[in-house]
Amino acid sequence: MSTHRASISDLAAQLNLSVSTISRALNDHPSISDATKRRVWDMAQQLNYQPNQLAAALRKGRSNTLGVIVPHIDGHFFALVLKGIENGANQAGFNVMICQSNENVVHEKKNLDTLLNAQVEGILVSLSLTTKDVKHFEDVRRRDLPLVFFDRIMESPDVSAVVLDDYQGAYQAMQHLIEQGCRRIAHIGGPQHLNICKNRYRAYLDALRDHNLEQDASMVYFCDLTLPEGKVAMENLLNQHPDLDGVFSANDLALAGGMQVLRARGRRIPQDVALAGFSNELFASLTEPMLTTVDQRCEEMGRTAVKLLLDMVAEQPRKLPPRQIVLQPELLVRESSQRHE
Amino acid sequence: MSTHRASISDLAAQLNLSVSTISRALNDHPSISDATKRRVWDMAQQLNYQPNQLAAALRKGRSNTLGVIVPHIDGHFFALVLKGIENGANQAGFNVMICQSNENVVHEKKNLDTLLNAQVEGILVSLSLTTKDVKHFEDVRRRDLPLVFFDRIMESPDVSAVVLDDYQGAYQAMQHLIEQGCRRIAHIGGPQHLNICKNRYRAYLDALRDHNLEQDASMVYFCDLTLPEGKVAMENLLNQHPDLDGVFSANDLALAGGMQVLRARGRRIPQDVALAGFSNELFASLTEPMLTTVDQRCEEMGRTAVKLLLDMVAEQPRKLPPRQIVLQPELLVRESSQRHE
DNA sequence: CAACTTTGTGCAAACGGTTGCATAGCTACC
DNA sequence: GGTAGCTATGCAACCGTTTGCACAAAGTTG
Repeated sequence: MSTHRASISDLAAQLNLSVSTISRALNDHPSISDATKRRVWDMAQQLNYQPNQLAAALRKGRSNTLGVIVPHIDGHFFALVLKGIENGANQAGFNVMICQSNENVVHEKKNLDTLLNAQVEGILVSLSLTTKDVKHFEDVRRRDLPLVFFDRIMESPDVSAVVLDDYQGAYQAMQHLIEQGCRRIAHIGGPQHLNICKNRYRAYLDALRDHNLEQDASMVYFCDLTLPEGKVAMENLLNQHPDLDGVFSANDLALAGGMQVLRARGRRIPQDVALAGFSNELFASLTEPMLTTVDQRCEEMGRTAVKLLLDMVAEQPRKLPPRQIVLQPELLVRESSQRHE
Repeated sequence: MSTHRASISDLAAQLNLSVSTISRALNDHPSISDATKRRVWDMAQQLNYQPNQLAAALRKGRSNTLGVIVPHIDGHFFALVLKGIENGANQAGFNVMICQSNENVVHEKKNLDTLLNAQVEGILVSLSLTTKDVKHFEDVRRRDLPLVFFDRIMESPDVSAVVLDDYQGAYQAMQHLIEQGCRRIAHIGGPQHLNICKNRYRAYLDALRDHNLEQDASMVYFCDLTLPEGKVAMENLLNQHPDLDGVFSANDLALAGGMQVLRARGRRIPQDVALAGFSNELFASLTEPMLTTVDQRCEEMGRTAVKLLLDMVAEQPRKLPPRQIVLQPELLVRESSQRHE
């Protein structure tokens, strides 16, 4: 039969029915008789009919597709969130288009255009590192298109978002370090225009203050939280404060770098220096010692974000007020910080 | 102004031109005068016109979308391949729809239907663990739709595919272990119906034979290559062969599990037992000691696969013969196997 | 200046479905 | 037996673009 795909009108021709009847039969419309429906379904099977979603989407003005923009697709965190998003969307019968901004605002704008042209019904976004203003998202709101931010968000009360309670997680990690006896705790922090990094830093400061420990700006090193930058951070911190006895890092990767430096300098972990990270990367339980870290509920974040978005998509007169959902993190205590039973 | 998106006919009305002229002007068709084009472009700008890709796709029979089916989206390997795919596709002006089979054939079939309904112009697939027969892909070929397998493929000369030379990589790893003085090398293997695992096992056997080392079935343990299964594997191997002095694992994760067992039993790595894995997972350079492993050229695999697919999409009378592309892996020697300078 | 070409534009039919409205054939009721 | 109501189906417009063809106006040629 070559390459031609059976269409609704092929079915109509075969059965001597009109296309509208076929369409209704396929959609199980109540005003079509059971007998006819059966005939149509059988013929559909026989001709291996597959509906053309594009045509339906065009007519209905509903593409059944959601768009996602993430900074990058590799890396444990986003991969897991995407898994949650994809599963959630599929269950609701939606397809997902995924774009990477590569941590680049220009890309992010382009991605946005792409998704808008593809007529997606809603968009999920986690901002790139270099996104400082968010004018490009105005377009989306003008179109009245549902939009949900997750993890890296623009802080504003009139957008919907799903985030982790980074402050809470960081505070717990700090409290734990202090309970383990740490008194001179350093912090490896990330870019402060990102809500997540800012909140982790804020919790670090607050925990120190609440426990009457000194806050010292030179005990904090800000960087982009890569592995090599973690090394540099630790070198710097150790040089200025040879006597530090604990480190709280805004992510696991930088901490892994820092740990290599500590080991090279002969510090015992956790006896001399106790460590806590953030993210619960896969490798955090494979290092020696295993890293204490904060789990970010990645898949749950994805599922929650997509659920929120789908609620907004379904709500026809778009009157739903923006919602912010905050997920609670979980502190995972492992060898890198546990000093006594 | 509300929610209405400007369409081509809005432009036509504004400018007192026909929709066909607008369409041609927007597409820079040669038979439209420059003056008219400029007027149209200006008006498009002014009304913030964005083309409806769905309508164009329907009319042209070209959706500008590619489909990808992967076993899962988390995990370093697939994430990186996807990055390569997404970047390559975007550069060529294509969108990408990503589906996860969750290592489940039934899901895989459903994904396939989804992508076909969405009218993708080509499909990239890496098979799920539970896919043993591939009849469901017949449909794709009947439709004459470009199809490229990558990494986990169906072995058949008449499909296009991009794979790593797993045999070569595994053989190099084995040769390296042997050069380091290992004589009793065990193997942790994966499901043998997967081409990749089969080839790694074959290389293990061949390397032993080529170096006149004994092949012993009890030195091989097959499992699904997860972390806990790696532990079980190593327990078993050690119990039967307390004197083994090397391990080659079909992936890094199982090896990481195995390494924990070895350490618990007091074996020194690499002095007592030298280790080599496969995949170059992120964590492989974060463990203590760092793991020797084989890099899979993930991003390159993605870029290559999508390039091949796009070539097939472009080739109009679909006469391109199926092509198999084999990428060369790279052995990364690290602490877990390096016994002397 | 007739005939022919070129240039720029419009008409209308696709693409493959969905859907409001009309209608034909029955049944049922008073 | 006339009217109302219900059931099952068809007609035709529509979604937003693309594109083959027709055609008017202007330019070119002999």
